Amino acid sequence: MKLASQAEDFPRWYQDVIAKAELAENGPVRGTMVIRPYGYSLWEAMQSEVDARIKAAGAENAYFPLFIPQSYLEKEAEHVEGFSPELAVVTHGGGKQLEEPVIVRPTSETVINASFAKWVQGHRDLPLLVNQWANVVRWEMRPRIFLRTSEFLWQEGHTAHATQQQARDYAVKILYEVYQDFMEQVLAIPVYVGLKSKFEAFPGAIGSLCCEAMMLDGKALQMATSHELGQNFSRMFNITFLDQNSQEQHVWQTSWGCSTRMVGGLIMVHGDSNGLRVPPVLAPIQVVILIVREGEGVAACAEKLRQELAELLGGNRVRIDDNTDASFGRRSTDWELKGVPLRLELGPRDVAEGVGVLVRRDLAGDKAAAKVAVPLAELPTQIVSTLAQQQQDMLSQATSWRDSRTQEAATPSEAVEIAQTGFARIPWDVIAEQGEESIAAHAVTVRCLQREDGSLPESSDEPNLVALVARSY
RNA sequence: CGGGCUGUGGCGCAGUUUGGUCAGCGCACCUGCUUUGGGAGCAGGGGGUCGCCGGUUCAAAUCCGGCCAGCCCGACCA
Repeated sequence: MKLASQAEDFPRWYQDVIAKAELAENGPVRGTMVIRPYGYSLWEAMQSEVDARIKAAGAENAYFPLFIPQSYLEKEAEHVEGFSPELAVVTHGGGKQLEEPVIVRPTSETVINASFAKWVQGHRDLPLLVNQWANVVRWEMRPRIFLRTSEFLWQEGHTAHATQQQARDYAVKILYEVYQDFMEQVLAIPVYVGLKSKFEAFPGAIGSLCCEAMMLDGKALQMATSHELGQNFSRMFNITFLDQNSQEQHVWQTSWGCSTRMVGGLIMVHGDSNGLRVPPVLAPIQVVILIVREGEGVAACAEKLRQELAELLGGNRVRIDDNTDASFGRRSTDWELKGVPLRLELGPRDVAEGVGVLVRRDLAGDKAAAKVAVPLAELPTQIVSTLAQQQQDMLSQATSWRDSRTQEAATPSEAVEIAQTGFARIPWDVIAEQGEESIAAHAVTVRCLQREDGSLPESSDEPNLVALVARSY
């Protein structure tokens, strides 16, 4: 069965890839998803890379409860207003109606800050840098698998600092050193980093920073966010400390997250007519050694290569496919659907000639360039360098695409026009607050604000800012 | 939540206009043999109260009413 055409029916193509690459399927409750083993392995690879960066930024992992007292959410006015429409509320437990309903967390600012209030006493307790990997629930009107599901997996970081500047600096550090670096170096997805308009900011934040990526259908996807919360939560939850002068102060805070939505972004940035393409740095399986058919010395040769590669590449990211009951064509297309970066075809003919046929998934559109016969002795080093090359090529290909889909606009109506196919860059003064609603009528929104040189503004009131507007998921 | 489309074995569909001769096709699955360098072939086989509930009728996948679910476009939303 063929995939739907990416050009003719993008949403259908997206769902076909998810089904045929065995990434995920719908769960029994509307908006929920079952993440299948291969899809989950992609998520685990993302987790491990993001987690390493979070730890490098100094945060530690912890775990907080799934259930939150309703009263906690109500402490921060904007926060509760922003989230109430999409809350799942537990009213019964143990066969009895609960005295106070319990919220299934849509995000954990409130429970975590209740703990922070106990943990922070003096300035020596700061900064407090905590992260958790968890599931959250937001009852979405219009779910789309991976992009917006009622339950999704993510990490959420929560921090407390002694000064506003320290909090702000940390939110920026996370944005660049964790998120942007991960998106570009691991996912090979270029992102615009910027500040959300007040209209688009997180409920309860004084400023929201974000990474925005461009999908192959010309729609934007928010890949991660990092919020500056000011003292909004510390005042409500009484998170105070004694500073060096023995004065009681409220802490300054941040929160930041990225989710399983990134799997959707990966598909929509790198997918092609043959399925998914996974960048090598992320790939749970980087190389599949496909035994074309059994024969003299083929299995032994494959196993020897696998061991050499496992050592060179680290981890266990080389797979041997010796399922010769299935045809060569079937197995080739299946691995292509899953997006494994490199396939090494090995059969009796190759072994006799002392070569292996190396096939690059990222070039699958160009069969001649994609396949090359490499002497067995050179294969391990050649594979290592090819993987590195593929990673680079995928990032530059995605960057060219994104850049070609970013155009200047002078008026809101021009921006709406350009946003039909990508990002429009327009002076923020021209949009202003009321313009934001007028473009919203055309399903186009301000994705983020940047300075002219692409750097982060201090606030949306700064002069000469540029707004990046687009249709979005 | 509004508009449109669709619900028939795991997936994709035909059949509904004109009620009965209707439970069918392709893929997938199982068994055997032959195959294997780009989605294998032949033979045999298993699996579906036709989304759910009710109604009309001698008779409903098919007609009527209600409900539910999925998808797309919006509204909403990180």
